[in-house]
Amino acid sequence: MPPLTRKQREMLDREELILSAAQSLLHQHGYNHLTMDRVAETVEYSKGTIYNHFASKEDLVCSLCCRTISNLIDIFERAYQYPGTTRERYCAIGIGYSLYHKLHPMDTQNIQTVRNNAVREKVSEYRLGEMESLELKITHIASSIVQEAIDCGELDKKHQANINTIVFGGWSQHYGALLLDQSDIPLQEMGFDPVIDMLWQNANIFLDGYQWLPLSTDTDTNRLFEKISSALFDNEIKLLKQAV
Amino acid sequence: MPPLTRKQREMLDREELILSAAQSLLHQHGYNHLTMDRVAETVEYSKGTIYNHFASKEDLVCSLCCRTISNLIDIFERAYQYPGTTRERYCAIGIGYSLYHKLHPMDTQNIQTVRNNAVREKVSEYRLGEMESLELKITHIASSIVQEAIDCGELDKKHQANINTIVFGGWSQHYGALLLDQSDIPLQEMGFDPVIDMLWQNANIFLDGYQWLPLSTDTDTNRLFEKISSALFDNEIKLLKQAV
DNA sequence: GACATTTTTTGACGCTTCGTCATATTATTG
DNA sequence: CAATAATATGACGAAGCGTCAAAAAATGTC
Repeated sequence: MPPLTRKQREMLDREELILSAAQSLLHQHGYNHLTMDRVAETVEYSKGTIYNHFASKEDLVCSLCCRTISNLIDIFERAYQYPGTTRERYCAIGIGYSLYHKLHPMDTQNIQTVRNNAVREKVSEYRLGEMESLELKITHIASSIVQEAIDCGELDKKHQANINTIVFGGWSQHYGALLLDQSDIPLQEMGFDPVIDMLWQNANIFLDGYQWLPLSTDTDTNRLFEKISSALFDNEIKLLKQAV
Repeated sequence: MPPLTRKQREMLDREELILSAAQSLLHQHGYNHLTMDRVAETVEYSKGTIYNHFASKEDLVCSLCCRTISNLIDIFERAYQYPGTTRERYCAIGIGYSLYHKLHPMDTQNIQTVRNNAVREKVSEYRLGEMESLELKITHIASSIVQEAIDCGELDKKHQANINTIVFGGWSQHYGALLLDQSDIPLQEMGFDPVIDMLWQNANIFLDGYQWLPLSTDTDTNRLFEKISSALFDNEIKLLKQAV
């Protein structure tokens, strides 16, 4: 790993500056109101310079998504390290995901936006590759825990061939729920409880269905949620409370 | 219900024409390549006339989504009528949703696109109301089956207060899975099975978790899938086979 | 059928935003 | 300090949205 030249460092710093500005604009005003001119104005560089860093508006937003996935990887890795049963560690991933979503609701939506083919075709090859490798990495953390659960007998051996199906189950469940949460559907008016609560319950029921021990019927799940979130995500919780 | 005047009929016919053209363009070239000029050219009316029907491009796409949800309501109602256990009927909803998605993969993505706030703010009030009432109607079909399951004892009474949570569980699970299926993530390369298969398994496991009888461990789920889909969605299956 | 009035259609136009590229500016080298 | 290379700039072309004054068509009246 050669040390970076001053040039390269400046380049990286500016890239960070642009990304921060874009993220801030995105959070404040949404995707449609994020314009390259506004980004340029905010960071006090010309548009051409922005385009030296990012191939298109979509490429810039995709880069923000990579950041988001990196943040989630960080969270997933913390969950992986949680000193508890495999099931608790797997649950910790979901809790982390939910809390991150509460802190940065726009990020979830952006990821889905970028996964839209129409957007994707304007993203640079390089960035798509980066995104793909991050996605691979993050699913790998989840599947590792499932594997360990099988190895230690907390999950039946017969599911060895289903590991990825189980991972996909948690993924789709959370992804769908958090996207619905972020959309403008008036869930509350329609009689639905807070999404995070429903999601937590359903995630537990789902793991019960796979007979992943210990079952939620033998657990105080409310207490478990508290325990995990305060152990791993104290910082996020604090930020959340500030925001309210 | 007064009979429609010739004018009104012409108006409705043209609206249908525009919607068909827009849907076709959308399916062929995606959201970004759908332009109002192109729609106007295709239907051989001027752009101004299109704008007499739809307040904006987003409003037009939202109208397409309402059509999609109407189609799904149709499918859900067929599932509701299925002569089987409550669990089979609830599963039938999921199967219908999956098959519809296979036939019209773009529709799933469009619904999510329209749920994006940035898009929503350009949709007419009227259309948003239409969408909301359709969404209410479709969730209602699902929750009716859950209620019947409790009433007939196939689902424990203790879940009476959780009906909407159970509905939300199925909804989010399917919504997330189908969106991931439609996105360009190379799931297969990443070692994931076909999404429809994983989804079917996970949906069953989820209901097992709620102890909704009869459990999938007492059922040949592959056969059940076949049975339901050929009984209710023969037409869709036929169309699917043609497409391949 | 001729004229007046209302309704509908049209497409040129203004505006916004993306992304480019010739030119200007700054940095580096001999 | 001049020559050259690297970088930054913002005016500009292209594309698309949505509008609106004017044109065309439909309807009503005598």
